[in-house]
Amino acid sequence: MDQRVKKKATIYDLSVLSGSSPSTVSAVLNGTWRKRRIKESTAQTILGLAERHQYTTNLQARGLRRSRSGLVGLMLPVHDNRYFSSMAQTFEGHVRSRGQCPVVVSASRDPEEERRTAETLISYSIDQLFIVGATDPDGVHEVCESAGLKHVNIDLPGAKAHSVISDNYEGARMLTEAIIHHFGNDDPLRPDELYLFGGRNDHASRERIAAFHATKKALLGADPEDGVQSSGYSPDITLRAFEVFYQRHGKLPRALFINSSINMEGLLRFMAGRPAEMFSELVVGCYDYDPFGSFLPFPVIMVRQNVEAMIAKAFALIDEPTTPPQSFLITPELIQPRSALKGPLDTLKDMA
Amino acid sequence: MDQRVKKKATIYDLSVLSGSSPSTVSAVLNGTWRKRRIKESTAQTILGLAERHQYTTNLQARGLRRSRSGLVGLMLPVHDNRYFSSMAQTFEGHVRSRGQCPVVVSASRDPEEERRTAETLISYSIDQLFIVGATDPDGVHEVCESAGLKHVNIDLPGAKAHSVISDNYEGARMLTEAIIHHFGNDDPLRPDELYLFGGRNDHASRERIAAFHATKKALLGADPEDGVQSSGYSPDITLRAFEVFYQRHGKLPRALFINSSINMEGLLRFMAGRPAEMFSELVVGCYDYDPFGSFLPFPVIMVRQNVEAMIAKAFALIDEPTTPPQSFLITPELIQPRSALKGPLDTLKDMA
DNA sequence: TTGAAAGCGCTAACAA
DNA sequence: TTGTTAGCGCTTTCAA
Repeated sequence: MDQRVKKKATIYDLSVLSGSSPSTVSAVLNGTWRKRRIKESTAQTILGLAERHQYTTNLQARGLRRSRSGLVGLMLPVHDNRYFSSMAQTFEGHVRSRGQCPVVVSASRDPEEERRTAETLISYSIDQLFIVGATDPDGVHEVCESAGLKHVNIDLPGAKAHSVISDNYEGARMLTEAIIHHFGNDDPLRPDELYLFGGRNDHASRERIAAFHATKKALLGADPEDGVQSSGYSPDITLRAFEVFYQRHGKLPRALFINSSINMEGLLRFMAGRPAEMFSELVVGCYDYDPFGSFLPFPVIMVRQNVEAMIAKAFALIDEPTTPPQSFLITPELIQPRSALKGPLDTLKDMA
Repeated sequence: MDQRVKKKATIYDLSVLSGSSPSTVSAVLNGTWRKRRIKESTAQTILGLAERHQYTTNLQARGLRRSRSGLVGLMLPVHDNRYFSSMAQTFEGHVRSRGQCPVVVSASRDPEEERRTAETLISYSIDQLFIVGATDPDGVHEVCESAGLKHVNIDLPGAKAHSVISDNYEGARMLTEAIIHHFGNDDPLRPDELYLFGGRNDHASRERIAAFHATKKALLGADPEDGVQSSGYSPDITLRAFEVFYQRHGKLPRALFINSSINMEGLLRFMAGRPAEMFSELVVGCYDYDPFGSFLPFPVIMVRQNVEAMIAKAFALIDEPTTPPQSFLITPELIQPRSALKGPLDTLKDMA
């Protein structure tokens, strides 16, 4: 009632009010009082007072003293992407259930920014760092290492810390195979009718491209050299790649392997303003899953990475004592066209 | 070289090494040294030492002392959604450019969780809080208010703090009109052929529903009572609404107003496993923009909320001195089917 | 131009 | 069963 914009209550205030010492108040308030053998009644008094005065722990002070903050970091390449944002969602659930506070930040796929971001988080004494899709995981590792911060790579592997990654080779193999099998025997796909767009020189792309080549060769008997159009992780660069291709060949390939949903957006940009019929015969495989992407006007086979399993494994790894760095593969799932799957949000309670 | 997992350097270490006092070191390191009239040479020495010993400020200590942390909070309903994750992306850019550290967390559209989350962030002495789409903005306000924390509502308005919201009425009016106009004069839409799915009893939904009714009446001359199927912000509840509708009428309406991309996912779930032809005549308006949603096999007119403008306005408001709470409307944009627009990520530098 | 000293709010020995 | 005390690393008067 009286507490307008008054200063927040501290353990000293409660100490005075309760007639106990600050350390007793502290123990009661942070839950260590049972093992400090503090009388039940003393505890209750203090708890009551805390309640009435709306006491909340100053977590910066606690953090300073304990030299850890209760914050757990997740560093993403970007927020604005279903794959990464579902990581964030899943991550949050895990952190919350451990009574800690999730902090999600992005670092724009820039090695410099990645290191700076890690450094900043370390300055806040975060307890653990989950590094997703880092351009330079080992650079970030150095920073964490020298601060004694536990960390783990997700999605893109590093050489110096544990990594949990999608089985990109197997995923791309399944996807390539599915694309090829999508064409019947009466009108089979020719090797020069299947192109891969997107990706750059990172581990994931290399694996996917390798599997793409191998599978093409195995199933179609050949694999023309120019079957891969690298275009980074950028819709516009991918768009340009499609434009160039189209200009050169006068048409799109019959079948596309698209490296990620980001590159897939490049295809959308290419489609915009062009007649829908131009794409009516197209078959697409996309390494990433997006429910809307699954219902485009042509068959889109997608690969869903197992975010829940990856995050769970990452938490398991970060908790265990340090062992030599290892990579753990999580098998992704092939998703047939026109599938609307549940996501992390479906586990939240629905309120109408 | 020598610094293995050694403890981090502090201003005291540098103080000893440089022969200056801790306060001098502090001033040099936090940039206030010019106005403290510290000799250039002293500063350089200290800066050099800091560099060599990889000094980084302990932000918890600074935060404790200054009683603010340099952290700026963004509280979202959920991460896993393009609208909200593009908010996060845009927000990050703003915060970074101010030299602060963004902290993005979600609160699951649960009033209790919203308040707890705000409280936690306050315990870390965050400097400002941006509250997006809160179920109970005024509840969160109480918490912020009594901690003297500057805050602003986004997307869903509160009565007690400034709010920046999408002009839901105007957006829904445009959308409803566009849906109706999409049907030519030779086969015009009848009032009982246009239904709204999704939404619940929040400000945004009420506005949208009001505009939907008014526009229907204005353009179609009538508006049957049962034209609105509330189904919250949940794909599965929306799915069930479609199933119920379908069972009762033996078909879908010719035209749909879908309240959000989340409800749109409910429509996708309804589509899954049903023949594509069933939807070939459908016309949909969706309040939210998603590039993949824009290319579904039937016309989808979308409304894109102006995230950049909303965030920018929110920052402007939170900085200015406190004035009586006010709501600011940001006009959204109607997006024609088959549009692939740029997002916040397009401004990041592309690397191939 | 610089230093001494107090203290932000909390925790954790150690004493009592 | 509880209190005293010494910091965690930094900022900020105030004094020199």
